[in-house]
Amino acid sequence: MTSRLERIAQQRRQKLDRIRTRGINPYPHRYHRSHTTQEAVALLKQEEGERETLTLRTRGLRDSSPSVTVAGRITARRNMGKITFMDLRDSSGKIQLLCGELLDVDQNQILKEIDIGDIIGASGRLFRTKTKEPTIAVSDLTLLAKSLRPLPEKWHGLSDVDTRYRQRYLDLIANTEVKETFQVRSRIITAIRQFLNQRGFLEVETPVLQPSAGGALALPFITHHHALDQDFYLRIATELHLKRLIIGGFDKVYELGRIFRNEGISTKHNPEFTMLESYEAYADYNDVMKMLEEMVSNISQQVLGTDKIKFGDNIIKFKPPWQRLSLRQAIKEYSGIDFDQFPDADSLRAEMLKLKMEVDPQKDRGRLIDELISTFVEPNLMQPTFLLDYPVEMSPLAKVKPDDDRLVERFEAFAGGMEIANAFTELNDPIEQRQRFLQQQKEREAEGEMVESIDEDFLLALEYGMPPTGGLGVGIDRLVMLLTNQQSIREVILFPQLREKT
RNA sequence: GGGCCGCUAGCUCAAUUGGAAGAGCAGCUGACUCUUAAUCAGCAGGUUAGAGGUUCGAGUCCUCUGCGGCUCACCA
Repeated sequence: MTSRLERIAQQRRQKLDRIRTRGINPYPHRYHRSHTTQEAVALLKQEEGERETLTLRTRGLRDSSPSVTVAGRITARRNMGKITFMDLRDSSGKIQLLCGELLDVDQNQILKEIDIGDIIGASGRLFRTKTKEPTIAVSDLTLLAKSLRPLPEKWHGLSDVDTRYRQRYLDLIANTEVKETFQVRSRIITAIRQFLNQRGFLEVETPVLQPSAGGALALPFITHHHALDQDFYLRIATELHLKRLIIGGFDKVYELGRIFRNEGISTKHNPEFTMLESYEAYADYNDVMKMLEEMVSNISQQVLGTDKIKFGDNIIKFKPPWQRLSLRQAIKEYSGIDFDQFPDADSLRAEMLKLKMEVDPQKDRGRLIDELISTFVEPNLMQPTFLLDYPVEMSPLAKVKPDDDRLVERFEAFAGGMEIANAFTELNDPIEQRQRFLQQQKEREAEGEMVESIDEDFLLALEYGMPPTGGLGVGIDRLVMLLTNQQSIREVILFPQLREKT
């Protein structure tokens, strides 16, 4: 495109040609390294420790210094006349290379053609320079892959968010803290698996392509299967299939998987995101609460070494027990509205209008209450908090409370001002479940929204009998945001959704 | 989808009221045997996101388009 970039690419292609002319393959098939850079530095320290006990402290290269072979990307180069220092980085860390008199004529020629960004392999003895930098005195140098494009700036890194997300590999090369975030993400997911496996949960995989998108109320993505000539939805939840497995006799199951919702994109929403759902037979939402607070606290402890974490300007303490607050109390406390006194949508809406809220007249009572939560309550829930006992009309898959059929046994967990989990004592009465689905359909029809067909296959399964069950859904991306102190979901998803650049 | 803000060299950023588009890094040439944001000397590098308009003159003002960020709406 622009001549500057073209010129650099052209210069590097010329270097490629010169390398090939000398009969050297700039993209060889394999290279065997003996150590990662981290292991090499550790080896040097170990060897120095032993040496110190034998003799007086000596530095610099000696015949007894251990030899290593490492490989990685060159991230810096400093020419000093007859010697050249380079920084070589691999996924474990970095080490300095010293190239000088130990290289033969051919390898000195290769050294001249090496740019920042190239992938190389290097062997030699470990030593420390007089500034004590762990260094390999390179005796053998191999080009493993020539880079044809310049890397982002070494000091400021890459900061343009558009480029960071579209070319995440550059972000990972230039910004080490980004790499760390995704390493922590991986450790969190491993820790979740360990926690659940230890408790006897079975990890399962259920379909992403579904004939009807159930288990949540969200706009699905639609795709088409050609051989079957049938439309399918990408799942918006794993709930209904996991319950089928509870019916099938797996008493504890979970799935960690990608969920797709065709809705707005924001700092807290990506169209595809990762959700943990778990179901435990013979448990209720109280058992699930205990498990969740323990799980998050354990994970934080295991991954970060503490259950007190910094999130923005706040310190969040995950140590159980978390605050438990009834939804009614919470809304009353933060907005002043007691929704029990407004049993229908109209009266509640009128009350909300008094608070100068802009209220959509289409919304039913459940959605109005939801709006009260997100406007007044959610932003205030910095410390981990369970909101308990939601109105039945906003929870068609949850079982009503034994003493109050207007409420269900459901909780949502909040931390850092975000919803991170949703759980309930699962409704297992097939007849009531059918009525709830029908009721929901009626309401959606009245609101003029798209009405999904009822998942008859799920109702059929329920009719065979599902044990009383506690179910849980956790937004993994938001949990990772909390534990990595990130304010945008795009910082914890490697390739967040962006509009295609034309 | 609405509102606000942004887009200048490969990267990070300047450019006074509308008055000659600049620096650092990266690159190229040269010097240098312990540097590490190496240093020193020199060179080169631009469709100012795109299109149109106002003006003697536009990176700067106006309109439209594209992409991004924040935010609102949407969101069990």
